[in-house]
Amino acid sequence: MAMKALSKATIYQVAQLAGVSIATVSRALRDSELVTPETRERVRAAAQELQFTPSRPARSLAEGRHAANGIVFPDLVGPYYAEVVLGYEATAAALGSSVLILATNGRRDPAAAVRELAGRVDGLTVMGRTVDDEVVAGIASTGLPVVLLARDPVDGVDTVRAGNTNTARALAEHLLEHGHRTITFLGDPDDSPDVAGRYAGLKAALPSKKARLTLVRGNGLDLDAGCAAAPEILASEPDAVVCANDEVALGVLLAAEEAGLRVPEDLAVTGWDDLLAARFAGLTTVRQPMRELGATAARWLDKRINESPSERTAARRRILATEVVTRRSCGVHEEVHP
Amino acid sequence: MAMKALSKATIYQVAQLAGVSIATVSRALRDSELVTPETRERVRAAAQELQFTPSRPARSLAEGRHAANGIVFPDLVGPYYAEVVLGYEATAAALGSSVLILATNGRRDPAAAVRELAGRVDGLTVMGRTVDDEVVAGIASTGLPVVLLARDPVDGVDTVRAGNTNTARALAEHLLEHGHRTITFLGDPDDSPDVAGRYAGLKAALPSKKARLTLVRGNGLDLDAGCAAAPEILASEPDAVVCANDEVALGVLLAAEEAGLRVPEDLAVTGWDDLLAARFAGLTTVRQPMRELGATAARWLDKRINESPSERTAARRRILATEVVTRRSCGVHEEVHP
DNA sequence: GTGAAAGCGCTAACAT
DNA sequence: ATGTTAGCGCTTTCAC
Repeated sequence: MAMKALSKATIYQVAQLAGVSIATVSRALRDSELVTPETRERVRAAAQELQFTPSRPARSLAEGRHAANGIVFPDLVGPYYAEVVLGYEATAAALGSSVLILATNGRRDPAAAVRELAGRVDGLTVMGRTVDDEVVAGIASTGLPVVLLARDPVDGVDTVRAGNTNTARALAEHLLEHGHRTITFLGDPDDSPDVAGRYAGLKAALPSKKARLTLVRGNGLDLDAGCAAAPEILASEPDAVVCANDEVALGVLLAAEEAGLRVPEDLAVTGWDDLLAARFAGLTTVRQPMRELGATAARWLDKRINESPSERTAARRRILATEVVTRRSCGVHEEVHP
Repeated sequence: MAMKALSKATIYQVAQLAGVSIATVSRALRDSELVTPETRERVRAAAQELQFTPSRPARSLAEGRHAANGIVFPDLVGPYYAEVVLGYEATAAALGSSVLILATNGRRDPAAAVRELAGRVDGLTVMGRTVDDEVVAGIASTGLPVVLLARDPVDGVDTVRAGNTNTARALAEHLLEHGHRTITFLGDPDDSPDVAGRYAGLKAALPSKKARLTLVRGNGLDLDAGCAAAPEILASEPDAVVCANDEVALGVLLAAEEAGLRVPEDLAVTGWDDLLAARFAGLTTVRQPMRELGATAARWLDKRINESPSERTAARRRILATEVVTRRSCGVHEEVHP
């Protein structure tokens, strides 16, 4: 007496079992007003018994919408992206959307992957340097709502990002106050719009008369990249090294220690992101609202998806505030941020 | 001369433009052998011009598959889940699947959310304590391939997890060697199968004659939970506190410092996960292959999705190896793990 | 090699 | 309040 796996019940089977038409089943299950409580109950029972769940593709095809949206990021490695995605998922969920994720790193054809994703969703959030402006513009011109996250704006498309320039300036000033004059920036501005913004801000805040700024691009934004870049950095004998993010800064910290350098006495180091590890490493860094970045993108996207063509507003831009978090690594202080 | 947004080209429009039938378009675009190179080219051109992308729902409906799979986790907070999800996405992508993610925390009805997700995918990975065995069994009985991750097995369903018991034992022995006898475990075994396993392993390895083990459940697995639980922990005046994960251990570290206790001299602390922060906090912990957990789940799921009913094999179980990473926080050593 | 037509499982008019 | 029916856009026999 084998128990057959009830592969897929369809609306027809439910209708038959409940003794009604498929239209009624559809209504009953979606709490339409147009069904008597009794029939509704009968249908529910039948659906229950058959373990019926409406086919999503069929529904989407009929309704013309996916009830899902997507987020594309260059890479999920490291706490930064994870936090953003988390904020995104939570908000999207609250708004009734499923979320599809796509990491483009290691893809042979990122643009194609993004386009394929675009076909599965009602709206798309694009993070950082995943695809070119043209690809973004192409997708947006399809009519698909798009929100850009931590990325340079594209005409007519909403953009949310975290502040880089001003906070980089604040960081630079802080470093100058500490007496640091020979400063190295570690990070490749071509890697991401954020890195570019941080470098630009730093550069603008350090007039060449007051300080000397060297750029070391390094090879990536993770711990190993930081370690690996250390020799090149140390060669220029800087007072301070400003790193594009925390992970790379942490790598520098490790390498400096290895090299017998004391931080901050011999070398000041700063990061960006305020990861958990930064706190324990005593790393001066910049805090950015990662969850809120994701959440904002999800909210904006939802708004776009549900706005009628007539009420369509102009593209929005927002820069979320970031702040310097002062700890040991940038120089000796009286009080330190916990 | 307004430029109209080419909202949605359908296969019919492409067919018309190319002067062929929709069947031919379908074939041409999917590289069927049954089309002359010329027609294929003509169709491609038309598709290109119209920016045509096949509707995913329509395709899925016709093909009876989604070309996507899903992963459900309790919460994306903290580096642990993020790493697992990353490993999962990368592998799924390499295997040609899109991935849908779902975080059940904060959902009013996790089971419903999971079922809804199940309707969107060809296979599902369920992590930790997101839904009951019954829900899992229910979904699996539908015929939908399911893989369990970091969770107790369910009959007939594949399971991958990281080792807890043996490594907890090793950790216990290490603590005993350090002379610690009064030990507190911080973490709620009811929170997750992993925590339960870690506590059980520890308990088994600490015979009551040799040591005294106290359980403090605390309230969650993050930094704040660790800080908050500190008073209760310190009340029992333990030599060592074994924490369910790194974040909570880091919280204890902070609180201990606040209370004027030296680690490890006055109190030994250990964590679990080997987060980046653990390294910088000098925290003794357990390393687990998070990426590989996700990757394995994705691979297994793919295999299940593509296996024919005839070749269906028995449910697989695998426990990936974990290892103790010795650092400062568990007691004074000659050499420390970097 | 290509076309016609039958679904795939649902929603939403339109009828009753 | 419920049933009938026409799509939604694609894949895939089955003819030609």
